[in-house]
Amino acid sequence: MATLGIKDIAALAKVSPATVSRVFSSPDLVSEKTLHKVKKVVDELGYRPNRMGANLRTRKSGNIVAIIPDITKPVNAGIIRAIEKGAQNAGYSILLGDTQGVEKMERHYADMVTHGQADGILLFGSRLPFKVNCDQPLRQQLPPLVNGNEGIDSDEIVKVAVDNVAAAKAAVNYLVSMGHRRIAAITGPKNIPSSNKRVRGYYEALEDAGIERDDRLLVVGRYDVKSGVDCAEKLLQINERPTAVFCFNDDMAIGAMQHFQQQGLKIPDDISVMGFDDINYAEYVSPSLSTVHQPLQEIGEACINLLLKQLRGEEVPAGSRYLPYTLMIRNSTGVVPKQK
Amino acid sequence: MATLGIKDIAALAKVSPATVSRVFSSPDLVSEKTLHKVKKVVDELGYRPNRMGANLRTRKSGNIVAIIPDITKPVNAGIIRAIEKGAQNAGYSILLGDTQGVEKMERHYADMVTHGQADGILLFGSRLPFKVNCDQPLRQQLPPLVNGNEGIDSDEIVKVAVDNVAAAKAAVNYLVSMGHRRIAAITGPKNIPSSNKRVRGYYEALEDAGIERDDRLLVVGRYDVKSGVDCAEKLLQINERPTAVFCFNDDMAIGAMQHFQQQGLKIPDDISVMGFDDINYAEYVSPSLSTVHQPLQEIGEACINLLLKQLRGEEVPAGSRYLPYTLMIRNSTGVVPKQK
DNA sequence: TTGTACGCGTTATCAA
DNA sequence: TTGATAACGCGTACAA
Repeated sequence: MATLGIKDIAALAKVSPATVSRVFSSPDLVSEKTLHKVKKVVDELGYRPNRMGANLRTRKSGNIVAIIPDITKPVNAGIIRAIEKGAQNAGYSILLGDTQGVEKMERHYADMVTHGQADGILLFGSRLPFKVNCDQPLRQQLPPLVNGNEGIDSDEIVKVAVDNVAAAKAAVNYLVSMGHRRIAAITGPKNIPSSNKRVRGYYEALEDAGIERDDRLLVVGRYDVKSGVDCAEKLLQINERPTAVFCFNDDMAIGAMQHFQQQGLKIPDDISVMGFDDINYAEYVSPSLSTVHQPLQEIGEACINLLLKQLRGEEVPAGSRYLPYTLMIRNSTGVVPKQK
Repeated sequence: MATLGIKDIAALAKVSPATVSRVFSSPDLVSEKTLHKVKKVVDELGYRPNRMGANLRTRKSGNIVAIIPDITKPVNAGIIRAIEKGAQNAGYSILLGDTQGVEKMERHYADMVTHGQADGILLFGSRLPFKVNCDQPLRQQLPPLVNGNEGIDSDEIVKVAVDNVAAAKAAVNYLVSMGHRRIAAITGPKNIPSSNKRVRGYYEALEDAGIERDDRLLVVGRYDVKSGVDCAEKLLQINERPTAVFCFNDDMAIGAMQHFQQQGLKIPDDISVMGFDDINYAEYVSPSLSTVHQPLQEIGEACINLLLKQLRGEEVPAGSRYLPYTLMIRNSTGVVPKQK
C-alpha cells in the first residue's frame, strides 16, 4: 500500500490538506459538517497521520529519554513505571536508555536530544553525560533534564529523591534505639552522591549517639547481592564484630543476611540487618527485612512532572525535591544481643 | 541558537548540502579532502544532524516499541535489557510500552507503528493489540513483530520462549522422582497461553507417572507474590494436603513459601516448593528456591535478532523458537515426607 | 470556517 | 566525486 498522506484524504474529502490537518490537531476550528466528512474518508481508508512529518514541522519529537544504569534493579523499574504513565498522559513516549553504567552509552542516549530524537532527559545515572563548558552557568548548557535519586552532585540541576542524609540517619538512630553501638555500614560505590549522603547520615547518627567511628565498620559495596555477601564476610572478620549492619540497599542486605545465616548467626538475635529501598521481595525474605522505604511511584511522578514543566517552557528552579521515606521495621532487626 | 542545519554547514564549507549528508551517511563516497573540510566546519559549529529530517525522508523511525505487561517483573526487566543492547548495536532505540495489562495502552503502543513512530514491535503481552481481519492471513496484516514468552496463541506469529510444556513437565518429573505423588500446581491466570502450556506439562508428567489428577490441587494464581500466599492457603485447606507445590513463577513460590512457613510447616521437610523463572532473588530467599531457569538474556537476544531480520526485509518463518531451560535444584525441594 | 503556499531538515535521483 | 533539485508528510501563517 503506497502510504496515503494527508493530501490523499484531502482530495477524496474534497477539502484542503490544511483542513484535514485541523481535524486531527484542532478539531474545534472545523465545522461539524466538514469534520464528519473528513472523518468518514479517514475511517474508510484507515488513514493514520504520520507523526514524523508533524514532528519535523513542530520540532518536537514527543519522546523523553530515560537514562538508567540498570533497569533490572527493582528500584529503577518501579520509578520508570510511574514515569512512563505520566509521560503517556502528557502525550510523550519513553525511550529506554539502560546504560549498564557505561559512559559511552550514557553519551549515546544523551545525544538523542541534540539529534532531535528526544525533547528531554530523565537521568538516573551518577554523572552528567555532556561536555560542559565551565565558563558558563551549567543550567544554560543543559537540555530539559531531571535527575532522579540524587545521582549528580550539583546545585544547578533539578533533582528528585528522598533525603538520603536524613533517611540514613533515621535508620541508624533506630538501630541505636535498640541498644546497638557496634553498627556497621555497607555502602554503595564511593563516587555515588546518594551513597555518600547516606554515609553522612550514618556518621551524624553515630555522633549524636556519642558513638565513636570505627573505620573497619564501614565497608564499600557495589549495590548488588554478591557484594553484600562479600562485605558481610569482611565484617565477620573484625574482632569486635558489629551487632547491627546498615546496608545501603536491599540487595546487599539480602546478600549479607544470607552470609550471616550460613555462618550460623541468627538474625536478629545475633546480628541485626537493615536495608534501604524496600523492594518487593524485602517483605518475603527470611527473616523479613527491615528497611527504608522509598516512594518509587511518587519519585517517578515528581521526575516526570518536573520535566514536563520544563518542556512546557515553565521555569523550574534547580535543587533537590525531597520525598518522604518511611522506616519499615520488620524482623531482621532487634535489640542488641546481651554481652557474653 | 537558531538551529543550524545541513545547508548552513554546506554554505560554510562551500560544498552542497548533499555532500554534507554524505559525510555522515556514506563517507566512503566523499573524497578525503572534502571530508576533512566538512568535518572541520561541523566540529567548529558543533553541528549534529537532525534525525527527524532523515527519518521523514527514509521513512524509518529507528525505533522499536517493546510492549510489556509489567516492567517491574524481574523476568521482563531481564529480557528488556538484552533487547535494548541488541537494538542499540543495530542502531535502533527502544520505546518502552509498559501497559500494566491494559488493552487500551497495548493499542496505544501498537499504534506507534502505524503512526511511523516505530518500525517494529516486540510483544510480551498475551493478546494481539490489532484489529485483525479474519479473511486474510494474519501474517500479512501485521507489522514486523516478535512475540516473547509465548503470550499469543497463534501459529502465524514469530515467537521466542522456553518450551513451557517440556519445562513444566521436567519440573514435575523431578518432584515425582523425589517420591512426591500429591503434587499441586499454582498456575498463572487462565487465559495466558504460557500458563496453559505449563498446565499441560504438569498433567503430562502426572500421567506418565501414573498419578491421577486431583482438581483441587490445581489452583489459579495471578503471578504475584500475594496470590502465591492466597493459593497456598487454599492448598492447606485440602484434607489430603499436597507434599509438593509447583508454582508457575517465582513470585508466587515466594508467597507460598512464606505462608507455609507462617503456618509452621518446614520447607522442604514438610512440603516442597518449586518455582519458575529463576529470578535473582530465588537464590536468596530461605530456603533457597528450586526453580526452572529461563535464559532471559538469550530470549531477549533472540527476540531482537528475529525482529531486526524482519526489519532488514529478510523472510522470517512464523512459529516458536525454543530456548533451553534449566532445572535449578536448591533447598526448597526434597524427598517426600514419610507417611504418618 | 476554509484554502494557499511555504518550510521543517534530511536523503535520493539524476546529471554534471 | 560532487551539485542541483525534488521529494518525505505535515503544520501554520496568511489570505480569502
